[in-house]
Amino acid sequence: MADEKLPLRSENYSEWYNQLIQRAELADYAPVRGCMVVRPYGWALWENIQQALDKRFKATGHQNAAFPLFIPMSFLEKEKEHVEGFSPELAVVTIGGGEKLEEPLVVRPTSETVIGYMYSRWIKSYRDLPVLINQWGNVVRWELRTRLFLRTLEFYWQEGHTAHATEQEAEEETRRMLDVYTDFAVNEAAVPVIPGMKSATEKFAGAARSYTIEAMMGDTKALQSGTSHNLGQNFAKAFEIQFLDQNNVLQHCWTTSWGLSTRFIGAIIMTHGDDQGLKFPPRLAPIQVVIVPIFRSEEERARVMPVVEQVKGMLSDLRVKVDDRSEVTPGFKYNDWEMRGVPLRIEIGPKDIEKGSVALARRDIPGKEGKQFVSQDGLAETVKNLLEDIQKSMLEKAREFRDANIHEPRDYAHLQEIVQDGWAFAHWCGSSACEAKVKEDTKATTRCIPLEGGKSKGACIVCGEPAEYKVYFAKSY
RNA sequence: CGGGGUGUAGCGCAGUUGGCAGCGCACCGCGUUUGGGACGCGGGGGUCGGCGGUUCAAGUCCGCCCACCCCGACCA
Repeated sequence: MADEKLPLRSENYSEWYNQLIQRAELADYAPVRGCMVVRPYGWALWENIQQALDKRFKATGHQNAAFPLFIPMSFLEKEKEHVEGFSPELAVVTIGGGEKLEEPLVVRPTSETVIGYMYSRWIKSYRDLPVLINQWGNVVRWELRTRLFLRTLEFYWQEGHTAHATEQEAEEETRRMLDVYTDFAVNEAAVPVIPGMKSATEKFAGAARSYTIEAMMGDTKALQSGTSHNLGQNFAKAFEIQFLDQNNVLQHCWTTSWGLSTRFIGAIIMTHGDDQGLKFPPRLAPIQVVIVPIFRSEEERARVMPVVEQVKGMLSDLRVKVDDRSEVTPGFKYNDWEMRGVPLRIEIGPKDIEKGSVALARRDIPGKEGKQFVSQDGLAETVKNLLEDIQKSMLEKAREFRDANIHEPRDYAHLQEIVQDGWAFAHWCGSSACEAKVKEDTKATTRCIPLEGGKSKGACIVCGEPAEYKVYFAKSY
């Protein structure tokens, strides 16, 4: 790399973000504007995210399937709000095999419509319900302004699509999957999120209700990190997804959809990263432990390497990398792997061979305080405990940061001040006019009505009219 | 799509009044190094974003186009 140091987060947060992603080899810019290449290290992180989520989807009764990339244009047009929401950002194929197509094909921006069409063919009876399907795939949304991971023209995600016999079941499913996302974010990614409901203006185009998990990034901006929608009967009516109930009455289904994308990688980067670089939570880190062997001569090398291999063997149930590059110094490797976010580093040198020790350095505690010498005996246990401790500390640290940057405004002027660098938690009457005013005055939007602590009577912070609940206002990505 | 900026080696940049296309890092080879970002010597690498114009001569001057980045209006 040309420059050794990253830009400081405090000086230029977005430059820090962009450079870090490229230097750590998570992703690179593709030859097409707004598209990214996810590189092996970034994809390995995504695979770990996929595994953690997929396990939870299966445990809640879902199955995976795959639906087509192309959707007939007419499908999108069947749900009014849906097409209005998505038409400005559609990529449309008009030529195939050199011939102009009879009907243009949309590259899926999301799959409610094709899946709805298929469900209408598959569902006949209440006995067919519920249908619980998830798909891992890619979608395209023609965004004007793009950022690696946060907003790219094409992104990777999972989208769950379910159909139910009753409104209540659909709502339960929507909330269950929001809980799954919350559990994943908090316990796997160490990203403390606030689950809540989106306002009418912020909800998904075509949904009856949208839920979200909102996370605070290192610059205090909010990031919608996952969403779960109760689609009511909107898509069921548009695509005639109908079933005969126990009383032989034809009814429309109640459907849901929920998604989490590669954007979440952006959430991990910006929740945990520091001026030194990435900081990955141990549970999701592509490399959990890096071993740096240290030797000066061939003779020392011959003594050190067998122990390195032995230690690696002791940690065989972890994702361990031995950095045996001979062309760079240990000091370079320390900085390199810290930049790449590896949670724990083990150094093994001649002194350790003599003492039967190794040096351990925690990524989450910089410098000497994070470094300790421990015995090789029981190392597997020591490392396992340490990784768990790192996981826990990272969540704690992120939570403290978030809570320290959420404030309850005294009045509207105070709210305007708060959202310049933090989140405001305040009563809101529910009118979109008040939301719009805040947005116009401050660029901050309502993020969500939290499921916990949201219900509260008071006066709207904007207009003073009676309010039934409190919401978070913040600038967002 | 509006405002601003940048395009010269993989990356970061310099290039004077128009006159043989350079520097640092990275890369390759050899040697010395290695517990917090090593060093020496020797190498390889370029349609100067594209097209057109002015000129004996264009990286440099003029015109048009394109791409990317940043800031705004929209979004997982």
